Amino acid sequence: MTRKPQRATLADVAREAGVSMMTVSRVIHGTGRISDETRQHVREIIEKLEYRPNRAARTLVTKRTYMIGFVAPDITNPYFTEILQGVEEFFWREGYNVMLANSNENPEREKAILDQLESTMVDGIIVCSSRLSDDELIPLIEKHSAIVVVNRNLPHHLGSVVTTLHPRGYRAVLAAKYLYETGRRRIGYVNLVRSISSVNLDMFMQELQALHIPVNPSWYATCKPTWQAGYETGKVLLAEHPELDAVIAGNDLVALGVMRAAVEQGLRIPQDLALIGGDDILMASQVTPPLTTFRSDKYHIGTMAAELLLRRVEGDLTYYEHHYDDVLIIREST
Amino acid sequence: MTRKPQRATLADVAREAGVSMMTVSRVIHGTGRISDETRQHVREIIEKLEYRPNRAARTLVTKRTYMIGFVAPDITNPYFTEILQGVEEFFWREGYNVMLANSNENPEREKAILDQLESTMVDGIIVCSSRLSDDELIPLIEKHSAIVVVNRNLPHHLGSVVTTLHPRGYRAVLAAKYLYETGRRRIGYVNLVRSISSVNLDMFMQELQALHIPVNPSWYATCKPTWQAGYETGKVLLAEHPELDAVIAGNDLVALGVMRAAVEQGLRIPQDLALIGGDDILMASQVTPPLTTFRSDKYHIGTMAAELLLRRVEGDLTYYEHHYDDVLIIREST
DNA sequence: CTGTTAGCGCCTTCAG
DNA sequence: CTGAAGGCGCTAACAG
Repeated sequence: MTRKPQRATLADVAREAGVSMMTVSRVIHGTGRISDETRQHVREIIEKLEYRPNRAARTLVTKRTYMIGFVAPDITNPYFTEILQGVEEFFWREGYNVMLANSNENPEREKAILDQLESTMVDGIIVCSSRLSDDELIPLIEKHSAIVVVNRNLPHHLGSVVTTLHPRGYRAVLAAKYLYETGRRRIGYVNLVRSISSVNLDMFMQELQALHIPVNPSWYATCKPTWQAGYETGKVLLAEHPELDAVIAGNDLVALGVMRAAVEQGLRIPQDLALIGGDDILMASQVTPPLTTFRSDKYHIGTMAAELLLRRVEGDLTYYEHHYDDVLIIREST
Repeated sequence: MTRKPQRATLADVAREAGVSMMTVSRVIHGTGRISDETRQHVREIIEKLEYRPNRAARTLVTKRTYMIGFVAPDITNPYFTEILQGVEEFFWREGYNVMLANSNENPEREKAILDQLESTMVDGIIVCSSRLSDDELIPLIEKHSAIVVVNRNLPHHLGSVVTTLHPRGYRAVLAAKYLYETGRRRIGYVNLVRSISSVNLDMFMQELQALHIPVNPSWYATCKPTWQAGYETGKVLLAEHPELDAVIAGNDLVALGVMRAAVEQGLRIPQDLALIGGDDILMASQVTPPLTTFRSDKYHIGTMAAELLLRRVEGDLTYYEHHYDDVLIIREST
């Protein structure tokens, strides 16, 4: 039982076919001029020997791995999963594979990942919603030539970006405005820990004040972008501030956690408490009441990021940016 | 602007440190006896030159890629995502990376993936809920030495497996039994297209009959394991069979799709229609009414699969099987 | 249209 | 304790 069935090599095929290795290499890549009959013959031998090119050997000489790194903070969050689906699909068609690295919402882990993702193992990297500060992120990625970041800005020479069309804090302020217009006066906010979706609370308050929307620092909390964190944060926030008549959350998972906490405290939604999320995951539309949130085309964000990355991988180091729209989807939670 | 900053090689480090390449290689791997001062000196040079070993070169000689392939039918399904999280976490700790391949519920795509996942690019493969028949799957994987399949059986010499503790069809029959005991008499079933969770309907009916539970072939449908498919299938099934007072679905996403269809048709759950799902994704507990379903520890399924795979990767080709339990979680949809 | 030569960067083996 | 030689499997750059 030989379980490591010595794969045939180029040399084996060449010998068996009575041609040189180059000829075989050429028929495999479809490059150069080869007579139809040699090509045909070589193909048969390849088939017969079940020859498959050795990736490592090829990589060693071409310096291309045909592997892309995808780093995201939480692959169980449907938001990232949908982006990943777009990325994987795009690159699969282009003959690249996707390597996954999950930072688990842990900045140290994210650093370790970026540090270890040597340029000899991937041709390019997509970094989603990095939790790192510029000072931390930049040194880690400037070694890599092909980088695309999603939901974050970057000095132009370092890589391309895919971000929302709107300025930072847009969603939070728009949500607050909408809530105010529908009669809410004490609007809480559950911010996300460091990410593009995390909002500068000072700015947020300033903007609300400009709109004459009541503001109160103790109505605002921060948590990790998970359901559990939203639930726990919601419990505390709502218990300490029963006066709140609305809560905006940084993403849907958190909003849904808050919703659960609210229901457990006997609050009726939307009568007692209005709720707005942030990324329109499937679950948002299926809970009762359905969650008002912002929608963006996550799959498309993934394919856009992939497309921009491919350009860099292929040597076009121009800075590009793609922007997606966030549109408010009004459902029954408000 | 040199964006491909010629990485230092072993030879560079050796030259700079005034030692041989072997010495450098040894300090990197911590093998062989090296004097403390040479080791120290070499380390400094490595640091200074920011030397990182070239993966491809190493792979070429050691035949180890430190890359694992994970193939699943749908990475947007939380069920697979949680398994993947376990796999990724486990292998990250072991110094391996995980390459993702999404077959998109498409058997042809799955075949192509397995065929192209040459043994030269991954050290091992985890195949989740394959949609392929044995005749299709076996030839594709027997070339690979390290395989673990999840939710499926396999001839013992081909790889290890992680499956449920219970016989095929267990969940469906148990669900039906429970529904019958709680007074339901016309129980529909939405089966999943080919997978271990897909049930042999003849057997299913036989078992129900043995339990004196009413049976009717037209109460049973089959669909892809997605929310959308469940929704559409549910619409048709419920419209054509208004007599149904319960529906069991192959997984939660489908059950939730059926739930939506039922609600749209004005059915009250559970009064008019009881509903049971299959894998306890987060959404199941958050909808109204919460879904009765089966729970298994998905993250743990992932780490178990990873552990079994690692054994094979490291040369232990013994057949192992790990089993997980599915326990019925009764919530308010029944 | 096809072949030859020369490595890619590293590790294994065998000498010192 | 350290080094020199050879080769992993492939392709780029020239020759013919």
